[in-house]
Amino acid sequence: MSRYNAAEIEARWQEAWEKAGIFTAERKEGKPKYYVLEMFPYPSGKLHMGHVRNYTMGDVIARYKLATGHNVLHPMGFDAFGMPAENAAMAIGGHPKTWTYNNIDDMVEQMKPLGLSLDWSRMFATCDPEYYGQQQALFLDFLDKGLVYRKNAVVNWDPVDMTVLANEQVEGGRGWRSGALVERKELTQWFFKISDMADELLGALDGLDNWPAKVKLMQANWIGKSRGLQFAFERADGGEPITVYTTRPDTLNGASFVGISPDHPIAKAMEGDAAVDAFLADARKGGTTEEAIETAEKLGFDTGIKVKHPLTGEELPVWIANFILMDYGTGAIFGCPAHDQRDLDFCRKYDLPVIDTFFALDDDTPVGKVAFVPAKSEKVRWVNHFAGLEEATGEEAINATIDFMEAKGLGEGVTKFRLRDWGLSRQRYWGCPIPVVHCEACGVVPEKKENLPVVLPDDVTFDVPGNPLDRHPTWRDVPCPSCGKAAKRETDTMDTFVDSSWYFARFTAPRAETPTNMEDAKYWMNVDQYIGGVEHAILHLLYARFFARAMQICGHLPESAKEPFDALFTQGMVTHAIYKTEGADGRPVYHYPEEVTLKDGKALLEDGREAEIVPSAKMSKSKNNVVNPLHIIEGYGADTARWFVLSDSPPERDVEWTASGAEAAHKHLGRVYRIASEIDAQATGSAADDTALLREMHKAIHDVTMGVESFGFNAAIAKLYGFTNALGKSKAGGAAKRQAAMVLAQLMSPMTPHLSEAVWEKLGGEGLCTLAPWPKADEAMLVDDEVILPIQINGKRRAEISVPKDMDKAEVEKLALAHEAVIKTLDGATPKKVIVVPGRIVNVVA
RNA sequence: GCCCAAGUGGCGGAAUGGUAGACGCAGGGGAUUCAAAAUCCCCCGCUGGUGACAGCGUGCCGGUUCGAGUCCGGCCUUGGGUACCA
Repeated sequence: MSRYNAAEIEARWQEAWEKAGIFTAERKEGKPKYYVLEMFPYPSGKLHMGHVRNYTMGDVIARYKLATGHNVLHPMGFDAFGMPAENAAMAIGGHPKTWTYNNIDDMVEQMKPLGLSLDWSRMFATCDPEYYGQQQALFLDFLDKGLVYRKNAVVNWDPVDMTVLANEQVEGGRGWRSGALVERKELTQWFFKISDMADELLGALDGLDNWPAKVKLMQANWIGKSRGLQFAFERADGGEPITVYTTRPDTLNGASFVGISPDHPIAKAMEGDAAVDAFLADARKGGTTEEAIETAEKLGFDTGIKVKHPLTGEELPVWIANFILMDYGTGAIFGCPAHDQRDLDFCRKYDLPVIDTFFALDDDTPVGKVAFVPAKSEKVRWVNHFAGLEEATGEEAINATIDFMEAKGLGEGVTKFRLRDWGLSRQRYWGCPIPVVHCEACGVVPEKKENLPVVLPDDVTFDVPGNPLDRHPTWRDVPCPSCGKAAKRETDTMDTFVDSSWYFARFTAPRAETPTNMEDAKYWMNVDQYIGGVEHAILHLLYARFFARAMQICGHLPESAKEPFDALFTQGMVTHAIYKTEGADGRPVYHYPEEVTLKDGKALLEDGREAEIVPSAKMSKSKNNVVNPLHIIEGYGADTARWFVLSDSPPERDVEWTASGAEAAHKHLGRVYRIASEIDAQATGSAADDTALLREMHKAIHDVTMGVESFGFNAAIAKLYGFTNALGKSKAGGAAKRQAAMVLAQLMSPMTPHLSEAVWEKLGGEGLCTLAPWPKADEAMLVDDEVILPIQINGKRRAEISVPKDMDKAEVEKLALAHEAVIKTLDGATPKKVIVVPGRIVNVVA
């Protein structure tokens, strides 16, 4: 008997697959196509367990679809632009390009041993000029269709390094290198007009039946459609009225001030006054993230301007407030402190009045420190309401007020979206150059398509902060494509989200001379199954949905590909325990898993000290809890790694990597190999044993198929453990055992393809197990003749009876009531009710 | 702050509103062996009881239901996102 030798088996079958070319995708009519895609990786250089889990899940689907007769497209590439390459260049020298391409080579080296069914011939990186040149062509097409424009927007500005900072580079309101307090600064930047499609992007979510509900909900909330009232406050001094937008016009009686954004034209007009300038400088401190703005201390400045309440004529003060965003609504609001916590905090701080406009039905306590904000569906009691409301829900009140104000000609009902246009300009080198030229005479001039790609220059340095393209005269200075006079290239590059917003379309024709090839796009699109981390639930997926629409408008995708991902699955992270002790200086010391011995739930170091175990932490280099997939593959083989990342946790949840779990997975695979090896084809067994084994086999086919189709990989694997146990113990004859073992190999094949090929070959299977048609379950073999029904009395389980599976309700009820335990509990009384759920349960209500 | 999830034995987790704890890990007991490795078999939520059994038990509080881990309302904790990390 030979032992399971993963290294030998895996090398051999990977070579066999490659020789047969079975994963190279070509258009084939007459076979249903299936496009499975995992979110492509950033080439950090190190493959981690999260990647292994992501690609293994995709591979299970791809291999299952292959076995069920589909023409499968399963490509891989790299999302290769971005900050880490520039950071590496700054930290260790070298060039982002060298760093990136070396990392790509390393990662491909690390991925190949996993035995993924990938079509490597389609691979590309987004930093290939062949890719980003086509992206520049898309940009020019979008520009032509009015889908891109320029406007001012704020960025994080480091006043010491004189550079723009990414949100990630702002730590606690300070620049990560200089430590200077970050300011918000306006720059002219390029924007995609995604807000034009807000309503469509929202509405189309309804059709995405195979997307997780939570992702659709997050996107819907992000787009944030709201109906409100837009109206103007007349100024007491006769100046330009202040237009505000509110989603709660019903609380207009409770207005105690009007607030404007620090970027509002009125605020800007007041610049020059020392007190105003001091306040605005204060209000512009800190980063640009919504979190920073929302959690910052609320600051206000009384402009001295008064406005008239549109209904009462009462005067209200106008304040500049740092929490009001110019991007949303009109950049001006009225504050209603009684029913908005933020407004209340503001009014308490600056001693502005608080006016209750409604109370709960059974409580008329005035608002103190906590604003009264009931759900919009809850009925409340109104105080002297201007539209005549007495008792009504918030929703009813909003609609009634909008109608009232419209009838009076005081304002209009308006629909607004939270979604802002997508700013794509980045003041960085390692990205796709924006293909336009700034000419003094002609203004902004698009580069000619025949001059694409606008290639990044190689001769750049990162010894000073800022964008090296800005200080590269020979690259920057070019003649104007329109008039030919001296002009300057745009030195901003594109957001890396642009790169990842259309790569799925490029995979359908990765070497085409245009962004896509319509015939290939028509054949392969849509992505039938997209798989990636839930951290991309909003931005990446929304941008990709926008891009598919924009590409369709420009003729690069068919109408049918406007929603590019038919089904989406969001998977969890791979985590690992952290082993922590305290160093002499009191700071934590993190220990690598291989330095720790686990015994009785305790983590012991080599010197005998005990380390604290922090379970399920995200794998992170700084915490020393990273498990390198290569070590696992070298030690146990790729199939063990694949089996383990799928086995323990549901795919959408985080999985904790444990050494014992990997060991167990490996043992199990060895067991399967041994059981298959020991089958004696000549052995005979009883007909009953044969049938029993084949019943188990059909149940396994059914359950595993269901598991794979519904992303219940962990459940499918549990069934495979059960089926393996049944096969190991079975006294069935050799023929039945051989049949069962071959089906086992096939069912395991999506997860452990190498082992399956080895078992398949050993048992004399024809051709490759990978290509063998997926087995079908025989319905007749799935149901047992007898079922065991639990009997509950008042909801508590008291007994059970065994009955034929199709016995009718009355018969079952009679049997249940005749049961000893039931008679004893009822003690002569008649049951109030007996509920029989066929095949499930009997509940007797005493 | 706001939006979205998750929370079940010592651990990872299973369970179309219908027997809570499948399957695996760890632990305990046994078989095999000169011994070990490997392998195989049995036990394994908590409390009480020799035992049959009884009571309790799915983050916390409340509700709907014949019946709730599952549905509804309110909290707590952890994780993801928060528009320039990818």
